[in-house]
Amino acid sequence: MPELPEVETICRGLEPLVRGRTIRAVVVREPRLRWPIPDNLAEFLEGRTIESVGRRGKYLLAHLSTGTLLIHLGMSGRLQALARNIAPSKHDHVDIFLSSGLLLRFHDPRRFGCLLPLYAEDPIHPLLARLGPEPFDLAFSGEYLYSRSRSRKTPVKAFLMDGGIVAGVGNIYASEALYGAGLHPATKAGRIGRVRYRRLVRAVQQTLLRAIDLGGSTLRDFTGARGEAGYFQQVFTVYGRNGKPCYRCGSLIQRQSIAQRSSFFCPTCQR
DNA sequence: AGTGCGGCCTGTCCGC
DNA sequence: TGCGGACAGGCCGCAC
Repeated sequence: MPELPEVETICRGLEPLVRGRTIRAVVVREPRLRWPIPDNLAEFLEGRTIESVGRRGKYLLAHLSTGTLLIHLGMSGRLQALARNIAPSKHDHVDIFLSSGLLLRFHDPRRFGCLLPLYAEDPIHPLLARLGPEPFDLAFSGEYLYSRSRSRKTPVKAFLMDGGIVAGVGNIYASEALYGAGLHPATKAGRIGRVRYRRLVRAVQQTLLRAIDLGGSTLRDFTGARGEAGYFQQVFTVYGRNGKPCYRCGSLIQRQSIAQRSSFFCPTCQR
């Protein structure tokens, strides 16, 4: 599933392809996404120029002069950049045709993704308004996590995955970062001190940065043969490694459901 | 206010 | 071989 590093990679790959291009036409074949695509999406986009592409958490943001197109890939969403208009296949829900001839195609079998118009004159969209700081923002600090977590009984993994605390840390990277910080995912957030939160912030940033670097090399050619972006294979240290030895100590990685999410951790290295 | 859980969706994998 | 069921996941919104 596209996690923050994938979205960042897509953002970087997309930017040079679409910056300064005008949207010529939009075709919506299936509006029933996580949030339905409003009827006026085409009207909102057509004739507008894409000024830049950004990211907020896992939200991809295409900035126009009159507003912003917000895209979330959910868990099965992909964006294709096609040089020519080939026949759409199953789950190809939206086509965006650019003045350059490029076609951006949104594909999402599970339809957990979304495409929403954000009008410049509207107040900040609720989906973005509630988001906490970016993982690479200075505001995301050990002190910040410490102060936000006081009296919180929720497991630190759920705390870390709360978009209102920090934006864009999903199930996979929460497991990975907690391993990096030597923190047991079930530890109550309110019982973790400043030192360990400082360590966690570093681990989150390190884990994400490494994945972004890796993604940059894996997906360097956004418009390659298949012109597809959305996933890249990433080597994980604990995620999905249930029953396999910890790379650090050899103990067997355990899988446990924490806050209704499968979590992977090393019982020896994480306390 | 904080916490837990249901709902949205389909592809894949498992056991029978 | 076919079929049902569990599972995966982000994120909202509801109920306690």
